[in-house]
Amino acid sequence: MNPDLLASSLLAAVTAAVQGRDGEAADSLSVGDIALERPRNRDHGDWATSVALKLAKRIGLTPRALAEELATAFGAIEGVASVEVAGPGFLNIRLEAGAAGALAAAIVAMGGAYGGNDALAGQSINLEFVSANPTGPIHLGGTRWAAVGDSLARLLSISGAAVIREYYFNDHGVQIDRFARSLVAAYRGEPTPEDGYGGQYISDIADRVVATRSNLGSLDGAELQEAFRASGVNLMFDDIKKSLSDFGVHFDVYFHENNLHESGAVDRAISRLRELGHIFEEDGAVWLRTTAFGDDKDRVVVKSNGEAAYISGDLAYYLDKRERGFDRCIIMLGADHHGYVQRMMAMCAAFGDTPNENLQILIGQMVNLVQSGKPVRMSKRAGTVVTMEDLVDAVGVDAARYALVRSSSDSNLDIDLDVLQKRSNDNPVFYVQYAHARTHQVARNADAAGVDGSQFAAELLTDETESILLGALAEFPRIVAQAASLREPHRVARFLEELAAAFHRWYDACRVTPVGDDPVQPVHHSRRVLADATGQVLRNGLDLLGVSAPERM
RNA sequence: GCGCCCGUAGCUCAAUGGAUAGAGCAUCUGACUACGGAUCAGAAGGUUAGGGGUUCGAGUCCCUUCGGGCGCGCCA
Repeated sequence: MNPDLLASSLLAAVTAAVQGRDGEAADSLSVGDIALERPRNRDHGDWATSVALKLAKRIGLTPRALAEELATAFGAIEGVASVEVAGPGFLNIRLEAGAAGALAAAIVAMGGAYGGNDALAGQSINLEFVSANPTGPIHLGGTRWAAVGDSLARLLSISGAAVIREYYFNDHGVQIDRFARSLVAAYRGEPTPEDGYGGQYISDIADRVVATRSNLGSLDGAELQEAFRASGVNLMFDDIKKSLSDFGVHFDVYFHENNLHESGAVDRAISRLRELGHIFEEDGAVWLRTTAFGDDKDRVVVKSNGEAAYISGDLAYYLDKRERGFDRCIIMLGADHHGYVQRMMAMCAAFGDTPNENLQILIGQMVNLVQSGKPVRMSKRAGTVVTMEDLVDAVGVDAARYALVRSSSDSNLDIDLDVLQKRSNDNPVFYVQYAHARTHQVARNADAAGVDGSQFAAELLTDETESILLGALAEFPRIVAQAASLREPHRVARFLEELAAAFHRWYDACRVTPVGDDPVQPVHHSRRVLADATGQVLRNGLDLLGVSAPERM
C-alpha cells in the first residue's frame, strides 16, 4: 500500500459519498482534494486526511457527520486496519502491518528508480541558471544557483519532464569592454580603471593571455584591447566551466549572447513583435509597449544611437528557446535582478504566450558569508570576491552544495564559514550521509551473519520505529513530485534529515543481525530489507541534491 | 516614494490553510563490554516582529505599522 494507491482508493470512496448529494462536486474531485498527509503525531495514525472538513459545507453536512460516513467507507479498503474520526472531522487511518511493510521490498526492487514520478510528464523545460558574466569568477550568489539549479534539473527530470540545462553566456556588452581594459591595465602595470575589475584574478588572466600570445608588443591600443578581450573572455569562461565541473554541475547548452546579435535573431524578434503591434518609435528609439502587459513603463529595445538595448537580447533569446521547442522556460535570477521580472513577463505576453507558465522566473535571495561573527563582503569590483572555489576549498563540495540547497531560495542565507569549517555535525549533510553509510555497515554485518533478506515477511515489521520509518520511505515520491512542481529542492534535503532520524531511531531499537550465536530468524531478514530500502532512498535523495552517498565515512 | 523577498527557539533554518509550530548547533541530564557513540533517550528554550481582518481552523491568505535585504536607466 503506497500513498498514491491509498489516495486513489480514498478518492473513490469520497466520490461515492458525495455523488448522491452534489454530482457536480463529485465530478470535480481529484486526488489532490484528498489532502492525504502523514501526521506528525503518531497518535493520529499512519495517514490522515482533512477531506471531510473541506467538503462538508459544500454538500450540506457537518464535518463530523461526513467524517463518520467516510470512516465506514475507508475502513472497507483493503490494507486499511482502522479509521477513526478525530477533532473537528479529521480522519486518521492505520494500515495493516503487512500492507505498510511490503513497501520495503518494493523499494529494493525498484532501486534508483524509486522516487520517480510522472507529475511533469510531457513537459519540455529549458532551465537557465548561473549565467554569470565571464568577467570574474562565480561568486556566492551564482554558487547558490548552481547548487539549486542543478538539483532542480534533476528533480524535474525524474518527475517526467524533458530538461535542458542552459547557461547564457553574456559576451556582448560594455562590461566585457571594462574587463578587457582591466586586463590591458594589468598587462601594462597600470592601476585598475575606475569602472574596471580588480582582484588577483585579473592579473592572473592577463599573465595567461601574455603566455598564449606572442605578438602583443606589436599591437596598437584597439588591437591590444581586442586581443585581451578575445583571449581573456575565453580563459575566464574556461575557469568558470572548470569551477562548475568541480562542483558537479554540467550544462547541456552554453548559449552565446553574441550569436543573437550576429545571426539577426534580435532583428527577427523585434520584427515579430512589430507584426503583433507592440512596437512603436519615439524620441529616435524603438520601444516595446510592455505597459500593455502590466509593466510600469515601456521599454527601449533599440536605443536612439542605433545600438540594441540589453533587453533586445532577451527578446531574441526567449523566442529562440520557444522555437527550439521548449514549452516552459525557467530562468533563475538573483534578487538584484528581480526588477527585471515584470518586463520579462510583459515580453512573454507580447509574444502571445502565458506568463508564469511558458516563462517562469525564479528569484533567489542573497547569500552572505559570515566569519568570526562578521559578514564577509563580496564584490567582484572591489576584488574581495568570495567565490565558489573559496567555499569549496573551505568546506568541500558536499557540504557546500548541501548548505546552499537545504534552505528556501526565498530566504536570505547566512553561511557561517567558521561553523562549516569545523567539519562537524553542525552541517546536517553529515547526519544524512552517516545514516547512509550506516545502512551499508548494517548490510556488511548482515552478510557476514548470513542475513540476506531472503525470507522477507512484511508483517514482521511491527515495531513503532519501523512503522515510522516505512511511513517516511513511502513519502519520498510525493516529496520529489512536490519539490519539482514548486521548484523547491530544499524540500528533499529536509525530507532526508527526517528519514535519517527515523532510521537512526529504528537502528537503536531493532537489530538486523542476531546477537552472538542466536539463530537468524525471518524478522532479521525482513529488517535487512528495510535497511537496504532506507539506504536506497537516502542515496536516491542525495543524488537529487548532487551530494555523494558514501558507503563508509 | 513605488515594487519584490524576508522577520519563527540563544544561532542557522523548516513547516501543500490543518490537530500540541519542528530540526541541527549551542546549554543541561542520561544510554550499550550488543550490528559504528558522526548515534539514541530526555530537559530547557516561542505572544511565529506588533495590530486588525477573512473561516470550522492562520506562521501561512488580505489590510496596516515597524524592522532588514534587494531593486526601480535610451546601464548590462
